[in-house]
Amino acid sequence: MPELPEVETVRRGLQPVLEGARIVRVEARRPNLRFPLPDRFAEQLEGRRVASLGRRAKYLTAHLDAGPALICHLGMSGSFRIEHADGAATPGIFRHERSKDAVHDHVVLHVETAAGELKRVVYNDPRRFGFMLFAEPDRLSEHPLLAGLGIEPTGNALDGDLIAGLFRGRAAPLKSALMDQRLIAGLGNIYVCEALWRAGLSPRRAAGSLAGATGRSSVRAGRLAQAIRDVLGAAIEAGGSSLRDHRLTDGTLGYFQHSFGVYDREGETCPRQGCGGTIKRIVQNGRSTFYCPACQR
DNA sequence: AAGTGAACCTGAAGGC
DNA sequence: TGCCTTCAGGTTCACT
Repeated sequence: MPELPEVETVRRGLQPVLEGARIVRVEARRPNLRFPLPDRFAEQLEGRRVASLGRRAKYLTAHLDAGPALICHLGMSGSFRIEHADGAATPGIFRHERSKDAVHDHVVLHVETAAGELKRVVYNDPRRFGFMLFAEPDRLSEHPLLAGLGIEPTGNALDGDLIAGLFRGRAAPLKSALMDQRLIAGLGNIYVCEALWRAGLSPRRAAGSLAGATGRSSVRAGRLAQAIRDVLGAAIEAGGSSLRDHRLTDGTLGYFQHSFGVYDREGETCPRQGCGGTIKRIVQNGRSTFYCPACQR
């Protein structure tokens, strides 16, 4: 499921329920996701209050009032949903009512919200590529999983100069460089394809070709920076992209998939005004790339 | 260093 | 209906 916009969408859904809430009870319904759950996972969470919920790239983070901080990743298929403790149906929920999905409800947090309501925060991850780990709360950014991450692509810091600098001298294709979490952290297969389409840049072009010959950022790098920020902003606004697993925490669907220009649109006519090209699918680094050879150069 | 391919795991979709 | 293959939003590791 989840690239940065989906994770941010999930964070925003969990925040009003979890921040200030007390974790009453924790069910770990299997001992591992991608990694084994930490020793005494439930015991270390029970009784604690959630101080704040954050996000770094595609990672969710939670600070507690005491004890370890929590780092969570949704992998390819992880999702959170919020249920009322009395079992009342939450609007928008339907697929998780099927029993085979309940099998994949791997972690359940029973919480009492700041307003005193009892709720369940349920983590579901069929493929189990996601995980939950503890980290030193005072040194969260130094955790091995977070320490090597590149810049957040949502803020003002991402501009043409920065991209030109990061990509200078790199022979790898633009697609690969944008997928490299050590350079820019949070983009994945969908939003890389979409950003490149919006910027009119070929995924096959050498990343280093964006740096201007004089050392200043090129016009292309500036276009790419703007495209990345635009597409992420619009996707967050739309609640992310729901292809198969992604849901908002109330069970409803994100709808940014309807705004895709090229992703999963092989063979369709390029939607760019006046282009008329045909969208092509190629494979780069073992992942599908969708782009328009006519307008992406 | 940079690129490729496989591995992790399950489910959905399509072909026959 | 079933069996088979392919593919999927991520990350990491082993290998050229």
